[in-house]
Amino acid sequence: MDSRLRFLLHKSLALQQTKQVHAQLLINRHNHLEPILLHQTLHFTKDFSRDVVSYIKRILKGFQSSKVSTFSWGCLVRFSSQHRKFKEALGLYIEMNNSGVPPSSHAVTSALRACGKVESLIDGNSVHAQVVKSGLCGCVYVQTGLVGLYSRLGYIQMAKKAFDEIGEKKNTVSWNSLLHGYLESGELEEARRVFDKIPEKDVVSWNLIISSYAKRGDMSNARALFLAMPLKSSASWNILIGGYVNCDEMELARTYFDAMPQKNSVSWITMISGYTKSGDVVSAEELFRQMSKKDKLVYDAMVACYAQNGKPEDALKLFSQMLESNSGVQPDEITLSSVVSASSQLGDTSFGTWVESYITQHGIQIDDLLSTSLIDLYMKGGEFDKAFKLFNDLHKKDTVSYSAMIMGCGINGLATEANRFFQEMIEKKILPNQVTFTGLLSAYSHSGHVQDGYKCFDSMKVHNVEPSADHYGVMVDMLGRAGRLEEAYELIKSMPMQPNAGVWGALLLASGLHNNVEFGEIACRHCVELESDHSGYLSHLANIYTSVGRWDDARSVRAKMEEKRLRKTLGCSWVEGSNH
DNA sequence: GCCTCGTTCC
Repeated sequence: MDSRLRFLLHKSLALQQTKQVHAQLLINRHNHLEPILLHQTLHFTKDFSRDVVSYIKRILKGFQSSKVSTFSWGCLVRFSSQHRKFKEALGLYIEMNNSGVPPSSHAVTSALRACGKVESLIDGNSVHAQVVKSGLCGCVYVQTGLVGLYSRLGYIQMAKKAFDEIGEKKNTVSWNSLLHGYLESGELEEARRVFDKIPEKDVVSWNLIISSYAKRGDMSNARALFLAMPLKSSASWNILIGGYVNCDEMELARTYFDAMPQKNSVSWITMISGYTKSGDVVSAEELFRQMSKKDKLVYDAMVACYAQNGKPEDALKLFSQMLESNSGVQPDEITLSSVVSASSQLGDTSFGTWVESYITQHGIQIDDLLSTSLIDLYMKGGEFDKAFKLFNDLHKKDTVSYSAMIMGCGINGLATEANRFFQEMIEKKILPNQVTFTGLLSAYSHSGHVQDGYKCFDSMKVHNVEPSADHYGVMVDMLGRAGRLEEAYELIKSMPMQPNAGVWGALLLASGLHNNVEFGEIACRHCVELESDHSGYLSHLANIYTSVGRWDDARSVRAKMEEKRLRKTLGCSWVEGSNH
């Protein structure tokens, strides 16, 4: 093998290049990739793609020697695991077993890590059993992997047992895995004792304990340890920043982010997703623009930011940029779930069909999260058959997927079906949340079942869900549609929190429906106080005046609208003018 | 071995 080829292999970062190099190898009458080069190729392949995996698998099929197969399958499983594709890694491990290839230590440790990450004790136990059978349990890495598995799953006694079995060979990674176990099971004092006993604490030992405090929201302890640690890695900074993000302390998060010497992609994503949760799209955008080398996850974070903050057009725009940029970023089920959510907000069902064909064309695995967003899309668009099929095929139905079904029924006025899903989730002990009740209430509202609506509203406390202003809004909408405006107004006055524009808007809408000037005026006054854009509300009020023949009042409201519109336009042009 | 991304509502 000449040195230039070797160099190319080392540098091959994408599948296309891998294929080209492989083609050259074939020309040079190497009929397969040498396993060691396969290992190196995968090591340098930055992006995980199912294309690479299926390509490598094809090569593997050609291997005859069992030693070579064991080694190469190990590389592949590890490749998947290292790219955080844990389900795929497990799938590959099982496939490897089914082909009769004995596992290597690489394959086993990666599989154990994957089991821990997807929190599957069943798979973990069978890998453990295999470890014992194949005689790999003398290997420190494998034993440490077992400690890590049981630690992550919260079986601290099992973890301790596996740890003790390592004996003298234990290293810092083994200690850290045990520390992780005590932290994960909440035994902080024991964790502290383990931490103090670690003979050579490394940066991960510190990071684990800091991360534990940060997850609990104990930022003063997290920060104290962060400042005390001798050497900080990027992960240390990211943990601290992430901790502040979780506590909604975006200013503090930003302070440490700005102070961080070498920000990596994780740092940027942590900040962007923090701004996403706090609804600060402008700051998220600003960071996104500043990033020089954007990877797929950063795009994902920004698309999600738009989708979650009511900017579906921007989400789709960025998604198409992502496709066009030719930077090798391939959207996957994570990207698509945000994209589907965005199209659902736009009410564009046709997009679902596009996504489904994209999924089949690119061999993307449709997981429960992507299914859930498709369910939401199809339910809203009235394509119940498709939604039901996806819902039935879910691996695990949860609060979110049930809520998507109930909400879809609600929007389409299918009160009976909404209630059926609700009863079903209660039977399965899946806890309803605020969204579930919004869906249920709107089902009763749209179908005019006032009595059931009241019952449902009252039952929220039983299910430990505090009614929000939005729930009151749906109730007002329901009573208003039924013509019970007085009752709706009384409900608003009884609200424990400040009524928002949605609540008053519902009353205004109902007043319009029943040509009621009295409540229309009250509702409109509050809406105007709460929202900056008045034109919609005022025009509603004007229509109410018109419908009862109060032309003069209608005219004066319209005049007020016109005046505001003009003042706004003039204001804007003056501001713009001052920029020049 | 530690840190980052996604689904339901407005």
